[in-house]
Amino acid sequence: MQPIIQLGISMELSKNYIPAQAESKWYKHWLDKQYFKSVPDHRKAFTVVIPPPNVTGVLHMGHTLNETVQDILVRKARMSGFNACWVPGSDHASIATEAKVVHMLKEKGIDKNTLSREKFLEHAFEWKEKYGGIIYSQIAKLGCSVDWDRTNFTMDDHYYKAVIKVFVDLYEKGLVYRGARMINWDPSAKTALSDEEVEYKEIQGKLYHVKYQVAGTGDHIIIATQRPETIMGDTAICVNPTDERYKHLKGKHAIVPLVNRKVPIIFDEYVDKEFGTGALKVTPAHDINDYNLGLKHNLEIVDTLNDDGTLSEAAQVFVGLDRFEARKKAIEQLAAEGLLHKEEEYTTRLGFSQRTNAVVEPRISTQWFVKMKELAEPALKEVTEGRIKIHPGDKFLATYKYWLENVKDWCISRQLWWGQRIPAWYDKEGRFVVAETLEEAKVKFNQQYNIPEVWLTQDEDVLDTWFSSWLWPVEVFNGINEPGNKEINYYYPTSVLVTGQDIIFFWVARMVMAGMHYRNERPFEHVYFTGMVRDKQGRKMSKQLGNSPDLLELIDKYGADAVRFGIMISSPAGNDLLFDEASLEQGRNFNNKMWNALKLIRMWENRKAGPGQFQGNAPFAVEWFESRLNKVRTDVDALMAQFRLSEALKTIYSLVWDDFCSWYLEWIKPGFEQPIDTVVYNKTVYFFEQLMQLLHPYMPFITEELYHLIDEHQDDLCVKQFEPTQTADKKILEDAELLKQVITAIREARTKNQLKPKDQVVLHIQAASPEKYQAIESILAKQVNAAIAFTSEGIPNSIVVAVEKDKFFIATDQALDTAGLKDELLKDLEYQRNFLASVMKKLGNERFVQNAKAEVVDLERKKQADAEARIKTIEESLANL
RNA sequence: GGGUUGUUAGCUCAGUUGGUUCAGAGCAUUACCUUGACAGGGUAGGGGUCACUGGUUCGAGCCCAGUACAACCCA
Repeated sequence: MQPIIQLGISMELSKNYIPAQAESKWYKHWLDKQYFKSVPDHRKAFTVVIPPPNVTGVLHMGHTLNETVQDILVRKARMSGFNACWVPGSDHASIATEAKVVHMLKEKGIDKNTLSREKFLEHAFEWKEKYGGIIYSQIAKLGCSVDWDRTNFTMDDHYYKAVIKVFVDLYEKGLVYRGARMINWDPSAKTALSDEEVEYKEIQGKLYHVKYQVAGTGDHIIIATQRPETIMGDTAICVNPTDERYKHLKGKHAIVPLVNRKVPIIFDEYVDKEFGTGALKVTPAHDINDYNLGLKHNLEIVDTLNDDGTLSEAAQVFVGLDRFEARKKAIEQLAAEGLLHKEEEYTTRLGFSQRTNAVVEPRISTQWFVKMKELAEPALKEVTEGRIKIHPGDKFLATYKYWLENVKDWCISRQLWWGQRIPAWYDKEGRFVVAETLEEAKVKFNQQYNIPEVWLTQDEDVLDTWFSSWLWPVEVFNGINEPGNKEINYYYPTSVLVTGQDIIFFWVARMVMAGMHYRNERPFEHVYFTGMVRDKQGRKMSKQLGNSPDLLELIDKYGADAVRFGIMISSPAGNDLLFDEASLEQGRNFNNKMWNALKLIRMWENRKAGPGQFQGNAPFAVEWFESRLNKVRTDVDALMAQFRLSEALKTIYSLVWDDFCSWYLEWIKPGFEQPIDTVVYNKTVYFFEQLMQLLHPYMPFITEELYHLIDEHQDDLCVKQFEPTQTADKKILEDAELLKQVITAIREARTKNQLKPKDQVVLHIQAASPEKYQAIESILAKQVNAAIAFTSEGIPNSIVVAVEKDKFFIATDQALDTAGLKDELLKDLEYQRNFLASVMKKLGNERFVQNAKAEVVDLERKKQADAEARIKTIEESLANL
């Protein structure tokens, strides 16, 4: 049976803190009170836009870290006089979502190709409702103080309109263009990808050496290739003009195997003589470098692949086979014809689609692009000139700079349905105009081509998701559609963006571009990059590995506060963190510690007496803790201002557990069934409330719960404003440190001499200024279970403890291990002498005394004095034994 | 190949302009404690040549150079 502590009239407090009930209760209360709702007012805005999780799944630990960091910053700002506004939302994740929806339909026996675009989009929106809902409920469970009325989705009507507007605008400015380029093709999703959506992995492949006949001779030339299935697309052979081996082939032609195409042998510096055989087959349709060679030498382009990665009619052979199947067949046939000279192992890097993991195919295709150079310049300046500050430090500055300085045009069209449909309108001859609506398109077409009545069809493709999310900080406040509106003017630029370092190019850099272009102002003042969350083995958490724990299960098991605590305590700014449930356990234990402190304090409620009924040295304890609290509050403010959230949390944790629970509460704790002074009680309640407030941004639920349990409150911690910090009294902080030191030293001596905690002893204090100890006499007596006496000379046959210049004699009836005590003292003596020697060496060094700062030298002098005094004390103690 | 960042206790990590007895925290571990808030706890311990080699300095975990190993980003 769990012991239940009875309090007051009707309150019972369970043995341990139970998070679930408190969490749902308080989140609902905060919502009912509309604490998270923000409307522009006279206060300064603190704005944060959530990095929209995409609607394909659920929150993983990376999101959890991210959302927690944002909530901490937002709550802290809300409690510090700011009008805090945190905008939630999600993005439509074009490729990933479409793939999921297609898959889902397939399972229902529906083929996407049999559906109309409209019908498919209905299914996609259904999907969005379901999964978007899951994500939002997780954000709520975590306690995030987002303004739900501001929830945005990148496919919302206003957002859709804004994206289209921007596309048209950039087209008219010449910053968006359409053209045939070599792009990255995802044969699984059957769409183009941007460069950033391709992930390169090193894999073990093979290099095939293939013989090509030289036309009109019995000679042949050997070409090394990784991709024999592209041979049918070869339109030239290329060698280096300085390569002696091939000089004689000038003006000759080669015969492409399998298809017997006659192609020229060309000469270009591009070819690396050392690689393979020094001869290169040129396949302009399927390799970016070959493509460039093709342009230069005016080569024919033979595209031998279909959009799904199978071989096309143009390949002549293996038509309809998948590219990897075709590779096998090609090798077999080349071998059969005696054209396969040899195979060798070869390590190469292959591009994979970030979304479907399919091997990406370089392909020439007509797509839409954004010209990046012009947009990149202001985005770069904003960061290099320090208007946007990146945290932590400059760790990611170099990465950001490099990308922007070497930026390439951005392929934004995707051959999908789920997304904003490109507002380009074509006539039957392929002529087109770009306009927001069909009506406008018709007008434009007439103006441009002088054709009054024309049948126009809209581009089939949609835009890259990032082409919508780069507008996020602007359009969540309707800043594209209504550039001068009150909200955008009030909330923009946002205060801080918190995101993962992995989307620095995809998103962060592009948001700066869009922000600069459309608002002529940075989209955020600070960017805080969190690290990646990895599992215990250091692997990145991913759906594929299945190594990301389920957030809701974790919250069920430990409580949301503990999850927040656990992920923050192990999360130094910007560094990766290895996720381990042990840190959540630490968070849960912390909850419990605070819960029990509450129980203790509440137990005293009915024992109040006074004022003036002090138990011993309670005033000292109260004064000390007041100073300690102020000191930590100052430190925490400084740490948080530097985004050192993990350290700030550690500082608060230690304040609560060590200073408040382990020291302060013990110091003021009245004896068994003794009263507590009203003033001390009230102060203690006040301290507890202050601690809860300080911790609230990190652990909102338990702090709110305890704030209301410690005392009756009409207000809520969630919106309670921080009081200004007072300066701490240094003197009392030092005195308390000395007291702690003395207590620990005496306890240590007790343990070493096997004195049981229950055995009371007499402690004789021999101090230079005894009044210092008189002020804390009862605390000391209680903490080391001793009766205190003051003495001016040594007490024989006692255990001697020396702290700084003071000596403490523990008198007891127990037999003492004098030999052991002597050993200890001798050891200490030796250490002190060595220490003194090193200090003296420093002070004896003229250059030190001259060059070092005066404070540092003074400090060394103090060390010398302390060490000398201590040596003297130890020597006296030894003599006393 | 180019770039960035790491290497500190058994494990995961702090260590803020180089200067206290500075070598720290959590977890793990050892001994003792069935003390009236808390065993998810208390008290007291043990545990590290701060990767290696040089350099700068009166003084280096911290600054510089090189080496080894690891991770990430870009080609």
